[in-house]
Order: sequence, then structure tokens, then C-alpha cells
Amino acid sequence: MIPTKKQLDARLSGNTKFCIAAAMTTIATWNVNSVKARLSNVLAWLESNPVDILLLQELKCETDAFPAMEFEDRGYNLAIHGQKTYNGVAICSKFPLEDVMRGLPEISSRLRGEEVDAQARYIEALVNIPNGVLRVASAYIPNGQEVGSDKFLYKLNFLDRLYAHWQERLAWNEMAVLGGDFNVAPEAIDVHDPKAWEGNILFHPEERARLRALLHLGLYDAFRVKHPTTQQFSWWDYRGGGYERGIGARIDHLLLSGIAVDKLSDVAIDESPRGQEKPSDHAPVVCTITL
DNA sequence: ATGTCAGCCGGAGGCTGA
Repeated sequence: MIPTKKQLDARLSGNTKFCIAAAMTTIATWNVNSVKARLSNVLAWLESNPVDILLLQELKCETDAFPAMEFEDRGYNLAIHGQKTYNGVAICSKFPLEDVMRGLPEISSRLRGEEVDAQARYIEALVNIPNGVLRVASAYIPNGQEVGSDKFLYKLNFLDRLYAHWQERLAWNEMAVLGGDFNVAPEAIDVHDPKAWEGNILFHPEERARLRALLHLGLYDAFRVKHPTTQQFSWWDYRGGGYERGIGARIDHLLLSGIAVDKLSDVAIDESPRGQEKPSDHAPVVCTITL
């Protein structure tokens, strides 16, 4: 049984107390839909939620245009993979980052480790957290636009590449978190109206099969592990007043390796930023790992 | 299916992607 912080504080003092407190690592994922348009929202959220690691998606800016100073001033080290106008992913970490990898390998060129994809949708790094090492990735899976379109095939191919890559990564038996906007709701409970959504993008059988395949490799959907029967969404369409009408889906996920999920103490989707002025259409998902 | 939003080009509003 993991002792509560109060119990630890009662037992410990001085520097030891600090070390134990620091062994909690909080990780969040958030599709911000333009880091520049959302800067004040994100900084305000970090003010009250000073997470250790923040995985961002949909930066919508080039790497050099990322507002790095605002994050560095708040103690974050940055690994950014941006591009003009579209996509873009980043890892913000209060702990040092190493071995940054930008982009997923193409399946056809895996042996050479070549990166051909022009879309900035994946970044991975090793984080030196207190008392250990954690691999994290920020992924922005393609939306797919319409079933049967080229973009839908690209989405399925991207999920296949993610599978192939994590099949290799999980063989390393690391503590790892693959977070991001997957643009896939895993189960019927994860959409507001499964009958209406069945067969559409975000809830198509082929996408869901690929997400399940990822889980079958040995990744665990942190939210569902801690909240087996809760319906809560992480995204609501701007169109049609989706948030006000409760029409949404849970498509943003923190997938944890077995070693990480064994240390998982808490997971929550924070809806509050979605109800504020000029929000992202996504809400952040946050988890806490205790070492 | 769509009651919205962001960025681009270019200098207004239509287009793309979500």
C-alpha cells in the first residue's frame, strides 16, 4: 500500500521529505489547437496545474516560432517538432530530456530508420525523472477527415507505424507513456451516441481495431484503468455547440507501459479549460505516477 | 450533418483542415 503524502510527511523530515515528494511525477497531454492562439490559456492552466511533463499537440507553428521563452521561464525543457500551419507536437519537461526522436519511421524503411513523413505528428524523448528514467512520446494521430479518403488511409497507416514502433519500444521494458490526440474513441462508452457515431471517423471499426492492437502490445489506457465505468470526454466539436450540448468523445489518451501503469496513482480529464474563453476544442488529460 | 475555429495568402474573404 502506498502511503499518503500526509503519512510520509509525518514519518519524514528535511531533505528526505523533499525527495519523497519529488518522486511523484505528473504528466499531461493536451491538443491545444495552435500554441500561439492558446498561449494564455495554457500558461493559466499551468499556473494552477504545474505538471512535470506536458505533451502538446497541434502547435500549428514551425519549431522556431514556438513560444519557448514562456515555457522555459516556468522551468520547462523543450523538445519541439513543428511545421508551418498544421500539426506540430512538443514535449515540455521540468526534468532533463535526452535522445529526442522526431517523427515515426516509415514501415518500408524501418531497417534504415529513415523518416520520410512530412507531417510533424510524433516526438519522443527520454526523461530523467527523480529516481528513474521515463520514456515519453507526444503523438497527434491524423483525423482521417472522411472514411475511405486518402486521409483516412494515412490515418490507418500512421496507426500501423505507431504499432510497429511501440512493438520495438516495449521490448525494452521501460517505464513509458505514449500520450496524445489519437483521434480514436476506444469503446462505445467513449462517445456520446455510439449508434450515431458507428462507422464515422473517430469511431470507425478499423481505427478502433488498431488502437486495441496497440493496447494488446502491453500499453494501458490510464483513464480507463482508473475509471472503469466513467463516461467522460476529452474533445467536443466547436461546431454545433458540442460542449454546451455534451456531444463529445474521449479521443485523447495516456497509454502506459506495464511498468508505468503499476506506478499509476491518479488520472483525470480536466474539462475546465474547455468552458473558458477562446478554448481549445480538447481538454487536458493528466496522470500521476509515484515512484 | 454542422450553429466553429485557426492559419494561410495577401491585404478581404475564401480556402484548408479539423
